[in-house]
Amino acid sequence: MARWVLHVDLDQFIAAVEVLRHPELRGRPVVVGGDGDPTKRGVVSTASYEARVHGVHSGLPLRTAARRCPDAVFLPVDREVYEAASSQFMAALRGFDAVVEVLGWDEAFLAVETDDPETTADEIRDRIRAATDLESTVGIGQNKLQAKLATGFGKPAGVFRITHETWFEVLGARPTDALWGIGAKTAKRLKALGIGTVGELAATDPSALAAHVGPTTGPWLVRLARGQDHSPVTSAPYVPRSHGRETTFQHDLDDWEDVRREVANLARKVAKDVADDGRDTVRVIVKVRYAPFITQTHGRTLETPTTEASQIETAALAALAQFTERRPVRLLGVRTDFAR
DNA sequence: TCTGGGGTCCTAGGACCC
DNA sequence: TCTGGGGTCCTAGGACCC
Repeated sequence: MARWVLHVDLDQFIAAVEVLRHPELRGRPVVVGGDGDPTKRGVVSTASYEARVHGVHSGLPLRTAARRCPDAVFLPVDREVYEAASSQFMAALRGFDAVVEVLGWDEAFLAVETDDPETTADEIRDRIRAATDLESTVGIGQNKLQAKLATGFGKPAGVFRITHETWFEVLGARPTDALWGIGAKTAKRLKALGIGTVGELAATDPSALAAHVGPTTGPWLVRLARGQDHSPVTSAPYVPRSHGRETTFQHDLDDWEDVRREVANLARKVAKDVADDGRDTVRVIVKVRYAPFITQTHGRTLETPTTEASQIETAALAALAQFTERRPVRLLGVRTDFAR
């Protein structure tokens, strides 16, 4: 029997969960994001397919979404409900004889031994539907990269397979940002080097590219473009490297006293997350986003690692003291790193 | 298009040491 | 005196993903 990697992804997850709680919304454009008020600062978490037709997608500012699709129903993000749905989904996946690697609320990899992965994929989709009432798509590959990209071609509610054999036929002519890990910035950089497609990137000399984008990134990009990925599917429990909290204010903060107070608030919230985690933090980093959208960070390494809220708060305020600009503040964040 | 919040990983540059 | 070269650690910033 052959080894296959299956990537399972719930279709329009957050919007679909909202439709389950509000059946009257089925078939309508639904947009979930922020606190549900499209006149406020915030972005779209997930849009239903009916809203996507109007150009509404994840990451789009809510105000823009409202302009593009005035008839859409706007709903606030409700983490707890999505987490509950996600747990049901993962439980259904763990019912299979496979290693399951969780990738997010609505995604997972499964490593399976079979000569008929499409049949396994259909069984997975059936069991997810039975357990959650949600539709899903399954990508099949010989590694995680192939499986992950295959999902995009199977959506919605389908199954698609990509192998070493078919990799270039499916992806060779696509722009480089079709790959998992290449975004708009890297695609533009590559374009400036005369590399526009996955096929062209695959034919590039890794060490030549390293000279432009760094010793690790260069060869990695070429491996991506060739559909190569040796990373294992692992069920090892997720161990966070950091915890953080950040807030974008509805109205920019002008008074630095308010800034100090908000940073202290965020630090106490993060400290609670650290205490719940039970591992010592070694460094506290403060992020300030000034209007219009200029972001800076400064950190403070702790003399002794701690889970103590008062020490984390003191370190956050010390990090904040390193900021000298006094322009209006749009966002504040506090993050703590664990020892590596 | 006035651009969230939770993360991860990589790179560049400076400090410091031998 | 006006200046090497290699290695490592730390910090800030950037890119990406869900």
